[in-house]
Amino acid sequence: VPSEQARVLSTGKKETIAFISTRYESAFISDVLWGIENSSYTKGLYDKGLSVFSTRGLDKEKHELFSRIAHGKLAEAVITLFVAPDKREMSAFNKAGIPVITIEAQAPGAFGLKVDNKGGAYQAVKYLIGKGRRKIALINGEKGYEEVGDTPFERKAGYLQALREAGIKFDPGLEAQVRDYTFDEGRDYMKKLLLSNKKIDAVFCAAGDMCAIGAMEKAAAMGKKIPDDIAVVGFDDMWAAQMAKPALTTVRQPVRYLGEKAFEMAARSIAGEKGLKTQTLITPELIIRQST
Amino acid sequence: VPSEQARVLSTGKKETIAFISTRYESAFISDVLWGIENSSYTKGLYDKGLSVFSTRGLDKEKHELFSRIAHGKLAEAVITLFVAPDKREMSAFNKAGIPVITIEAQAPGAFGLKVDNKGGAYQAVKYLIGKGRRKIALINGEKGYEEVGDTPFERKAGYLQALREAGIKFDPGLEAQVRDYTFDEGRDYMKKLLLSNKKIDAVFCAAGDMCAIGAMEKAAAMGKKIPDDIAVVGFDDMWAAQMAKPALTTVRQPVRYLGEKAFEMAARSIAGEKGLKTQTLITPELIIRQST
DNA sequence: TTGTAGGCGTTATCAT
DNA sequence: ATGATAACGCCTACAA
Repeated sequence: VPSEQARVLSTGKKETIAFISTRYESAFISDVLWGIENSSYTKGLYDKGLSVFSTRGLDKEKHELFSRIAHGKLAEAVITLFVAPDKREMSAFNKAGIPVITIEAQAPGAFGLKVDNKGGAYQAVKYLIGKGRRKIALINGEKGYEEVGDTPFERKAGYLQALREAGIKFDPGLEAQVRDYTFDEGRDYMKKLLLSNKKIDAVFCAAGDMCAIGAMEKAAAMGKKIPDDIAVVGFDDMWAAQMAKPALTTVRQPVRYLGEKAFEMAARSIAGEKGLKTQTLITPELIIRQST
Repeated sequence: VPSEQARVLSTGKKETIAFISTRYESAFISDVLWGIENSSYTKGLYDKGLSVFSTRGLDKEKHELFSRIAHGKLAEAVITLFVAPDKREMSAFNKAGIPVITIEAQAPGAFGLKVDNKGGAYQAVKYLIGKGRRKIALINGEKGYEEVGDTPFERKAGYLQALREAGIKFDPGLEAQVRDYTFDEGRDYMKKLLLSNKKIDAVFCAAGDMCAIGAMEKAAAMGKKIPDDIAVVGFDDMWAAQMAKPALTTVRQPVRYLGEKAFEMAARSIAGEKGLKTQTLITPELIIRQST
């Protein structure tokens, strides 16, 4: 049984791709890992190893991990999710010749990979407008979490752009902030909305499918027909979206694809390929179902 | 930036708990990891490190990984999911003084942790019988996959025991085998069942909630009232179970709890605690909703 | 070809 | 105390 440690110490190189996230578990993380494992990893591109790390959301752990990897050449490439090396860390990676691919995070000098939230939201709202909807409520996430980043801001920008292009004035009274992206928050907000005087004919729930389904259920419970009275669009395309009654129209996040793509870029970069796109924006697809 | 590798080489010890599974991603694996991270890990018990490995389902990788860890003392404890050390590997761990906790897998000499599938199925079927159901179909998984193990067998045993205790004769014609645990397989089987002459009044879908929901939808589409004509019980308690219409009664798998418990045992064992239970069977809970 | 010394970064041991 | 040195296991380079 040869010792990995000794070999690494001796050669100064570890043949593996490191995947670093804020934790080991979450729906998003799982799907990214699925993409990594199931496509390139299992198949040809690169078959040396994959090491999975978590920073536990701690900046200190993040820094130590990055430093150890860069300094000790403990990976041939690094894929990060929700975290990105800062300037100093990035320059350490550069010095070590380790390419970095950041998913849903940015770092100058790293290959960036993210979902086009603005484009996705724009598609959704434009579609609603095309269906004749005019009073479109927006349920959005709060900013603040590291994992969330600018996502809510970007989605709102897409919403606003679609309204603007259609000449619809934005009504701030139709916007809600949601903290935990839960079913219950969706219910609560829909109730509030229906009890107010606002006459809405659609809801774009940028805060995800769970929220959207909660909103849908409450609307139905309060006598509204979906989609006739109120059309609802979600975001994510989780399993629950197709299970819902009516099945939920939603913006599908290509999460697994992010994983595949990141792994592919890592592999190509390791193989010495040059001229890889530094910023890749992946456009989500609008999945049209019965709720619109 | 001190070198982990060099320290390990020098001291011959690595302060971490190793988690080893057949892959990095799957709903089950994610939840076990959630349990590990979110309970003991984040809190007090043990806070040195967690290393996550995948065998990629390959026996060779499994063996190499186990050997490397045991030989190089690359962990203070090992938690495995769906895989277990064989006799030689186990004795290597013993020799190295590394405790092993296996989840949903067995190894003599290791601490075993698993869901009481038989008990869960028994509860479900007994409940159906208590509700006056007599012709209870069973949709079960196929044996064969490593990750599945004896699960289908155990669940069927619970089903049979409940029938036996109630004096109901087992009708092999009411049993179906399902391969991929999908929604569609559930639909298909329900259709077949309803088109046959079998007059069933309940279905216990030991093959999971997705299947159960598929079966439910098809039954409804073919004019059956749920739960009046046919009661349906699933297994797992995924998110979809409470979203379904009607909400699905199901046997909740305490998956996250498995992770917590395994981590706790690892930590205790590292701390030198003796007399830990070698076999722990965790009884799942029957969650009663509208489908029964 | 086969064999052997030196070095990788850290800890531990043994002198000073 | 403080500082030099062997040893950890493997790889590489150079010598036989």
